Amino acid sequence: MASSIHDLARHLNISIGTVSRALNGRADVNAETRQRVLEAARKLNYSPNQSGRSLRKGATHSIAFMLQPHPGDQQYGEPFFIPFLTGLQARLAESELDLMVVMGEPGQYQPERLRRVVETRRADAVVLANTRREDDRIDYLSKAGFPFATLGRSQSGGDTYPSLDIDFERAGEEAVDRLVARGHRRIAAIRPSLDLNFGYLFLDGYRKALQRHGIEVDPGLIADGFINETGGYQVTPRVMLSKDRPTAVIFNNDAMALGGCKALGEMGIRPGHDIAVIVIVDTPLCRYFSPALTAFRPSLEPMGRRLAEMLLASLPAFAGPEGTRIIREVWPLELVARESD
Amino acid sequence: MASSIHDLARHLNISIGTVSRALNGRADVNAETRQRVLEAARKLNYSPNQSGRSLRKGATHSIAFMLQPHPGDQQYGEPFFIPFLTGLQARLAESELDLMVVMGEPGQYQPERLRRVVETRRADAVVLANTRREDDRIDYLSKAGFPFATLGRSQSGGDTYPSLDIDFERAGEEAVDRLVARGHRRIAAIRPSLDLNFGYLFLDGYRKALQRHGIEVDPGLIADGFINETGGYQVTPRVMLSKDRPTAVIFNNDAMALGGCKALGEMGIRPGHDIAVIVIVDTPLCRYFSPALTAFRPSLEPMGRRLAEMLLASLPAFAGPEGTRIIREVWPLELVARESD
DNA sequence: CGTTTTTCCGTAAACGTTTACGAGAACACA
DNA sequence: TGTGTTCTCGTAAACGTTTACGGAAAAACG
Repeated sequence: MASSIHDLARHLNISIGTVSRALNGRADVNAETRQRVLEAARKLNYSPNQSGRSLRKGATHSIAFMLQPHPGDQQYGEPFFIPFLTGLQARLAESELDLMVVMGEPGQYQPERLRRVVETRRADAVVLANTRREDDRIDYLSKAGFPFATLGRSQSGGDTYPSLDIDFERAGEEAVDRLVARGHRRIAAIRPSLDLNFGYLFLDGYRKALQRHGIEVDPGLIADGFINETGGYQVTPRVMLSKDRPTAVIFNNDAMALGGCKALGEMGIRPGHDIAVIVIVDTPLCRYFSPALTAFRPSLEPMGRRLAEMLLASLPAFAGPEGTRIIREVWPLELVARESD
Repeated sequence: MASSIHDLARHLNISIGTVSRALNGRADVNAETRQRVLEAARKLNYSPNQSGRSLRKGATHSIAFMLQPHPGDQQYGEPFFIPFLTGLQARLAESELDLMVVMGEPGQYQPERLRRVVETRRADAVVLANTRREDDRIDYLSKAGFPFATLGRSQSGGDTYPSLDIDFERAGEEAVDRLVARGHRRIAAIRPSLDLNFGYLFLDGYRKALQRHGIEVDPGLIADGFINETGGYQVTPRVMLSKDRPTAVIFNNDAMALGGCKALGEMGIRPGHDIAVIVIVDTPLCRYFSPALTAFRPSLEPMGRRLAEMLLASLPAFAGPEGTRIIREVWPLELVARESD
């Protein structure tokens, strides 16, 4: 069925070497010959055998995406990733690259699965998600000299790899600004307790904005919890028992926000009425919650495309002019004002 | 870095043929030799080069998962798929297979991307999701003789491929049974208008149960809408304007349920108080909605594993004894009773 | 017209496997 | 001892590419 380079050569009465050169756009082939080759390729609908090419070139022509769900994130993974993957895959496909996905076990954090990809050279590069502040996987990949890019910043590995992140710090600031502008001065912050970098970034922004407004940071209004609904549910009451109760709360995670709002409801505190609520990363959950939650929304599909591009630019085989190499980028979030604040 | 079969051969002073045979567990190799080979392989941490193997065997050792989002499902894809993919990938990995994901453009339904996978033999088989009642992709793959399996049933292609589906019919029945047992007799049904098979299956069950209870099926209580929140929002009021207003409503999709509940709220009809609501496929949205929605929950990760197994059993290279070939399976849903009914 | 350069193409090796084939050694049997 | 069988292994070809090398023909140059 599938025609090979030999079929083309036989059909045109030329050698396979010439066919290959013509197809690959090399200079040392006559213009007319190239034309004939391309035409024949189209007619016999030739497409190169990936295995043959990979074997010869020592590259697999595929990029691995590794998703290691956070511990506690059991049933439905974060909806975050489907649109991100869509963008990522679309851009990779444009460069004839396949996207391979590797799922980790939720929770455990040993990079065994990653090792398999690297040691057996199953992919040419890796895209990591759910990056931690100190991330074993990044250390491992750096040491192994294996190309990779990350969704989310980390403190590991230095500035040596492309990374794309959301501007959590700015979002934290903006959330505070917005609440202060509406008269709030007692503003709580709920974030995940894991070593997730965005939790730190968010808190930096939160603190910075408070200080800018001359509001003292009250440690009693900051709480860390498990990064799921249960975590939000458990930890939110803690900040509400502060003697001078907060009039607003910023959640650093949508799942925690839902659990938190549930807890608030049970305390007789109605989100959107008795307390203002803002969520840092928007999901459909926020939009259809009642009250609809004001939230900061990322543009996931473009982010996927962009990270693919950054990764490609860092690979010698795909790199354009040297100057175009992009190391890190931080994208703003868009505020979607709804009913909860 | 990576050691090849030649390294092993050189290290052991035997031929590469013998090494390969030993590694592949063929009979014509001395037991002691095999032992030495395996040991050396471990010591030099050898792992076979996929490209070489693929080239020789004419198989890619990877399975493609194609996800074509429904039209209108833009921002966040269905959270459904992450846990499903986790199970799928885990099972495939056990058979040394890679999982490749191919995203379609949401909406348009031309199987071009699928064609690419098939014609360039980028994968050994395909797993389809979001199956339609009449599905071009299934027809295409059947005709092309390309192995595949589907998540969800279809009427296309006959009984020739493995498929795994959720028992929407039974869920429809059970939802009605539950509502009737609670005294409801005017029960509305909202389902997607697309040619999605589960919409038909659900309605079959709904009708069957009503008839079993001696309740006449009122076409005015059945409505089709776009498969997203907007669709639910637009279409739900229609059944509420029926002269004998329903006291319960079953949504065939979580997104539509959210939009529908929003519409109900705006009409002054409070879900869980003034009207009972049941959702057929549970998502986190249902759990944290207020009121929490009673819903039927699938076990996604096991389903992923299972479908992988069924697909493998249908592939000659992996098939066990002939009898174990599984064609279709339908899994029950588990009712999660919450506050909305 | 002779020499050098350029253009274009064929040859063949290499990437890492798997496997058909055959051959030597050991063994069984008469 | 001669013959046939069984074990075990080496040899070499093949899968479909890419590419270094060299050579023939054409073009350029003196």
